[in-house]
Amino acid sequence: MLVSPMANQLDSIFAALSDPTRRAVIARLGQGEAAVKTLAEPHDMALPSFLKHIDTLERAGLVRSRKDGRVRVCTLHPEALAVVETWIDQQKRLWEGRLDRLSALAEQIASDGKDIQ
Amino acid sequence: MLVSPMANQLDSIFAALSDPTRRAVIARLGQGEAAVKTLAEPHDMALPSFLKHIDTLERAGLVRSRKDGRVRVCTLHPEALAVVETWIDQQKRLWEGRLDRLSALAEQIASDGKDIQ
DNA sequence: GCTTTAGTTAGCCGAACGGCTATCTAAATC
DNA sequence: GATTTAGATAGCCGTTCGGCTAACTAAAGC
Repeated sequence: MLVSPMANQLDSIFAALSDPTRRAVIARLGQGEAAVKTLAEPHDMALPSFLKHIDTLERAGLVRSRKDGRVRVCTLHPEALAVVETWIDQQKRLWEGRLDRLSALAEQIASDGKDIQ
Repeated sequence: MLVSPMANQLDSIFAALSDPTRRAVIARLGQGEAAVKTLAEPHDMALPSFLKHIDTLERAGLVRSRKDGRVRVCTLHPEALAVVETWIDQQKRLWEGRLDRLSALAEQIASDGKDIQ
């Protein structure tokens, strides 16, 4: 069976965002691009460990990077966050649509009640 | 070092949302509460496996449940999704604030250029 | 050109994840 | 009261995750 590519994208984006180190990187990149070394400094962690986080963010499409000499410069790719927003908005529409139908039902019951009384 | 409780909440919420089965449960619960058995049916999976997903959703605060006889009825707790929205909004503010400062800088450079020429 | 620096690659380790079966409890039903 | 049903609990298993060290490459800097 084929899995929708959207599902995989949401999987990897949500998984990437579930780690505080990676969310901190995103917050930092929101203020402008930065080298891997610079990004790594606040995090008490060996560089190879930190690189795995950067790779996870890139694979999820949240971050992109280019090579500038021996320096890898990372930039935020905010469109990936928009994918999450879209999913949440869809859920809210489901939830709110349900509430609308519930209140319509309540009104109908109320007016039925009037008819009966 | 103490970790902010907020970070842990975001950790578990994002982790819970990174699985397609669990996102499907959330979408289903958006249309109204349901028993575990009902929720499990569309997912080709043994019940104990499915129960772990429900537990993950509950621990993240996305779902709540009550016991009705031998039936466990689950409801969506959408406030937890709002926590995610808030985080994304904060990131957007960072990103957009940066863009504002960039364009202000660009304007300043442009007018400096005029003065020089 | 030697040294430092930034990053990469490989591989190890323990914990957590996501599935399973087997078994048990307790409510509902006949 | 015997049987079915909904869920809970325990424990197994392979994979992924998040950390590490060691060793390598290649660009910069002196």
